Amino acid sequence: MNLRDLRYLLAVAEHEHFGHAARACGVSQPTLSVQLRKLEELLGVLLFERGGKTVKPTLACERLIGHARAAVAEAEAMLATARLLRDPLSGRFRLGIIPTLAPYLLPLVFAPLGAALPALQLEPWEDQTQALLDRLRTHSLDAALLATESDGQDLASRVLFVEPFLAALPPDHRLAGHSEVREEDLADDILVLSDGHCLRNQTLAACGDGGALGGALRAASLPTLLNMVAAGYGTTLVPGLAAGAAEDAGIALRPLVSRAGRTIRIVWRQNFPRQKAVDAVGDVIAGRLRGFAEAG
Amino acid sequence: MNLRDLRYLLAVAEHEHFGHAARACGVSQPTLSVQLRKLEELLGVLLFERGGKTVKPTLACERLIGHARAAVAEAEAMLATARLLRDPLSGRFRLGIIPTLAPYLLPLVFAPLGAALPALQLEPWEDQTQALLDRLRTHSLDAALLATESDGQDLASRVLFVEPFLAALPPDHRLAGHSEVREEDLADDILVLSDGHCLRNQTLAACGDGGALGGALRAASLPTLLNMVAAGYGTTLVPGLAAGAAEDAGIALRPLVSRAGRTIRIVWRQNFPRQKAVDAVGDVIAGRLRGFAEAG
DNA sequence: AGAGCTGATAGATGACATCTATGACCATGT
DNA sequence: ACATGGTCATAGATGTCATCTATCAGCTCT
Repeated sequence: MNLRDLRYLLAVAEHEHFGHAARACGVSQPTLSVQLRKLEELLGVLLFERGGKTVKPTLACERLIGHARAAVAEAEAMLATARLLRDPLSGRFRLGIIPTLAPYLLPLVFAPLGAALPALQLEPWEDQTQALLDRLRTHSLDAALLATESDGQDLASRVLFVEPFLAALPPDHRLAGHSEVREEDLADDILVLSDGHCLRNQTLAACGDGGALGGALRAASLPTLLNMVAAGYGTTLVPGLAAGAAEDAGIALRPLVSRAGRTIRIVWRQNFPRQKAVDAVGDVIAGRLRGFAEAG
Repeated sequence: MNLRDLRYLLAVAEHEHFGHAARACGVSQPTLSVQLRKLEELLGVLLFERGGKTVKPTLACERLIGHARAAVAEAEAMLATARLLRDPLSGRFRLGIIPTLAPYLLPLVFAPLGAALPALQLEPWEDQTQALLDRLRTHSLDAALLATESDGQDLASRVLFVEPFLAALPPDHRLAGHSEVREEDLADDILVLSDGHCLRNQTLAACGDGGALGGALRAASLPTLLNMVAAGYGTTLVPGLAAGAAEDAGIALRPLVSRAGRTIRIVWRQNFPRQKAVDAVGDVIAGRLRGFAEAG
């Protein structure tokens, strides 16, 4: 069975006249005669009672025509929906973001993204790097904002901006007097996030695992870690976008001598079909953060 | 767009594998590749993200696939319905019956029709001859039971049985003493149904329009006419099947010397496609009434 | 009886879905 | 490192089948 045949059926039922129906369908009258005859054969049911001058749908036809109408309508609804979906810059866009970035970046970029890409329905998804990569690979995400290099050639990435690290000190810390801090000097009492956060590894890599101090403490989120620092348990590195939150918590921030930082990338599947959407989202975020490294 | 393509789409979306989907559809893998590519082109939307080993529906595809599923389901529902309708002895059968016959015939034939044609859904429609013929010609009826010859070559008919007329007399009528009555003798005080009933014309034709007696009376139905006769207003002819009702009304019935009667036919459109249903209904009615003319 | 409709039929044509064979690509394992 | 086996895409040949034009057959109305 063919949608075309169903359209023919509907046309003849509507016009009750093969010639008129044929013209409405843009085909010749014999075409309709032949195709409808075949449809009747396929269904095993006479669809029209042909009289000298009249063509009338049979009772069977009236029972069937509802289905035909519904099928054609669904197909056309599909076309209409496709027309709406045609714009790659429209529709849902599921963007994964790591937890040490999301709360500080999202407030900055929500408005510009909404303005630049009004048809794009951004759906942020906050989770740790590995979980985001998994979801990316299972097509549960369209892209992700990560602070690490992408790890496979099935994924592509683009650098959006560099987020500098700042030394986070209790206000009365011995280093608080310095205008700049060397990472190595933080090693003694460095605190880090719990396992799985990329920031944990980056902090340890920069400062060295100086002490076992954090062993009995667990900070699963950056705010908690900042609270610990504020309470005097130790020091840490905070990403630049979280500077405001850190200061609000009562922490002294100092730039690093090395100007070290982390690189924020947008990552997507190599053959993701909506490359344009990725580009556009990346453009907006990079544009909003332009000059941030220098300013921060 | 084609239902076949939609089936391909559903198969690939389900299997997430062109080869497997192709086998499920009974076609080769290149066929699916080509057709889906064309569908994507038609819709203007990428439906699948093809990776090295993986085929995943895009978000757009997931939005569209519901329509595809619905369209295919409707088409299949149509086929299933057609399979049920294939039997010409099933489904609705709209049978017109004249008012002077319906109330007396239907009780006799309902049960036999239900037994012989269980799948046939008989829908009786009571109206006068001309109205029934009109409805027949506008396809509002499938067949009709009439007491007149069919009037055009677009209609066909078959005799089912002959219904004898009986003289209906008030019990104290001067003719009630006779065992048989001649129609002419009824002419003086004959009563007939109102205009439009075929029985009116048949009665007048048989007995002659002897008096103006009925001029001030109007009987739109046979029961009313019988009540008038019972009340002594005059005489009339009743069809044999109404004998019981006439006697119940307190009327004396006498056979006619001429054994005149009316011929009951089933009438249908010449090219009505469910000839078998007409035949079967006719068979059952004729069978039930077999020998009625002699017995009555 | 003929004119003018109707839908049905016949034969030619062309579009297109399908096939097989093959290519390009990727992952995996020896 | 390279071969192997899997993926989907591509190319060209083939055959089916929808469509066309031309015509027929039947009916209605003048």
